[in-house]
Parts: sequence; C-alpha cells; structure tokens
Amino acid sequence: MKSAKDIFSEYLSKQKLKMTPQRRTILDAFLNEEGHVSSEELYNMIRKEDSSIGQATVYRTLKLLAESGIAKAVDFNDGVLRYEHKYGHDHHDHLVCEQCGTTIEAVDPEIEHLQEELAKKHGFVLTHHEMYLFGVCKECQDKSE
Amino acid sequence: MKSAKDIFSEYLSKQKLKMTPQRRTILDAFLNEEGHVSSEELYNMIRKEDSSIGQATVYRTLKLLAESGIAKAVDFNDGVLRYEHKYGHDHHDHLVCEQCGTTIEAVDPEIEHLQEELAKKHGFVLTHHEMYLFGVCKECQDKSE
DNA sequence: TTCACTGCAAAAGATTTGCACCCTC
DNA sequence: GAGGGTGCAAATCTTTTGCAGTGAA
Repeated sequence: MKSAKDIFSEYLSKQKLKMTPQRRTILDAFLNEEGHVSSEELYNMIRKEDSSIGQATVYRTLKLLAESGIAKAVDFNDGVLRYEHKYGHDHHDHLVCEQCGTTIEAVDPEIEHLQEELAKKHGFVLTHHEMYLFGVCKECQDKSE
Repeated sequence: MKSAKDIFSEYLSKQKLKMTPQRRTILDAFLNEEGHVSSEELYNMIRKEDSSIGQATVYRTLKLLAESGIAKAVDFNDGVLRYEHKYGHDHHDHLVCEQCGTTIEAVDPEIEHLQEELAKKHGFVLTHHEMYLFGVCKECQDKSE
C-alpha cells in the first residue's frame, strides 16, 4: 500500500508542482498528529523545530494536502478550519461534545445507506457528506451530576 | 399560535433587553426572506429601505434572533454564516448542490432515529445535529450532459 | 432616569495574496 | 534556466467591539 508521502509526491508531479523541504516538514507534522488540527496549531508545532517556515506556507500546504486526498477539511463551526487524516482512514462522522470539545468519530452503515437514498429521492448525485451530532459526552454528563 | 414577533418580544423582555425600531426592521426583513440569508445579504436588503441601520446592528440582531429560537445558524462551509427560519419550521437537513449552490431541505425520520441510536451507543446525549449532503442536483446533471 | 442600543469606525481573527528572492526539476 | 515555492508583510474578508451619543421602559 502506498504511503501518504507517495500519494503526495505523485499528486505534486501530476500537477507539475514541486516537492520542497517545507512541504515535507508540514506533511510529516500533519501525519504525526492525531485528531483534527487547525493550520495555526500545526504552524505552532512546526515552528518549535524549524522557525523558518511561514504561516502562509502551512495554509498553502494544507490546502494542497486536501486536494491530494491526504487530508480532509472539517468544520466544527468555531471559526477555525481543521484538517483530519483522510488517506488510509475510513470515512466517518463526528460526535462533538459541546462542553469539553471532545470529538468521537463514528459511522453507521445504515445511516450512510439512507443518506444515499434520500439524495436519490431528490435527484441528487452525492459526492460527499458531513454529519455532526452535537451533544454532551458521557464524562461531562457524569461531571454535572 | 404565537407569531415570531411575539416570541422575540417575550425573549427580549425576559432578558431585560429592549425592542427597538431597528430590531423590528431586521426581524421583518428576516421573516420575509425564504432560504438562507447571510448577515450581509440582509444588511443590503435593509439598506435599500432604511440606510440608517448599521452592519453591526444586523450582526447583533441576528445573533439575538438565533438565541431567541427564531433563527438558526447554518454553515455551508463557504466562509459566511447564514441564518434560516427556525420558529414554526421543522428541523431539516440540507442537500447542497456544489455546482449551482441550490439547497434542498429534507428530513428522513429513519435517519433521525438512527442518529439518536448512534449517539446513545457512544454515551452521548444529543442536543442537535447537522447533516449536509453535498452533490450535484438534477438540473446541473442534465446541464452537463 | 437609567441602562440598553445604535452607528461608526477601528479592531480582531482567520486566511489569502503580492512581491522579490530562492531552489527544485 | 524556467517556473514554481517561500517568507514576509500587507491585504482581505467576515465578524466583533469600544465609544459617545440616543432612546426605550
């Protein structure tokens, strides 16, 4: 199976773009992250090790990573765009705790199927979807008792 | 059944806030809109009739409308926050056409139910959810043939 | 009379862009 | 060597906020 780095390299050359040390650094940092990173978070992590990389490059590279299919943009409605791993990770939806901010990733095949049906009923051909379930997680429920 | 205006008035007085001509104007303009309006769109509409209302007031009032339960914020990931009618309108999800921007509102009771189940399985108590299905609508499919 | 409300302009915060120099292919 | 890439700072764009004056209750 191809590594994320291979995918990215291939994407770059296909688009006649270039691999650079900065892009490598940012890709590595991104791959080392779990969860959902914002551009700024990633920038701060990277800066600790290589302070010569600029914010703009991180923004630009994350966009490229999304285009190449390695990253996926997710929006929790808090004003910051985050990115999560996409390549090698299955599609999933998000359960977001409104109190502590924890997010859980989950999929329900039945829901996925019904979404297709619903789209078809309205004449749509789906390209992708986003589902966010907002609520209170177990821990926060216990806490507030 | 209470009108949206009543709801808003009650909300204001409960919060010790005041009803003002500006708020009345903005509420009216919002209620006259169908679909999903951004603050700026609403501001532009209002300005045609009363150019003395400021942007900031529109932003501030839409926030109030959302708090009072009359409006609901929706985010189609295009950088602008939109508001749609909530009071007197059932909950629904969105089908968004990525080509022409059309949105269709839809609900599937079965999906709604499964969402609850999914949340329960992960120990969450749901407060609300958002589901966006992105794809290509009938018209745009026909167009590109 | 008392605070909340408003318009304005300035501020803030996230992201994008212009530009001159740098470096990959 | 050509053309894309980079850092930096300035520019954008949406939304928020400070302030001094205005007005609803």
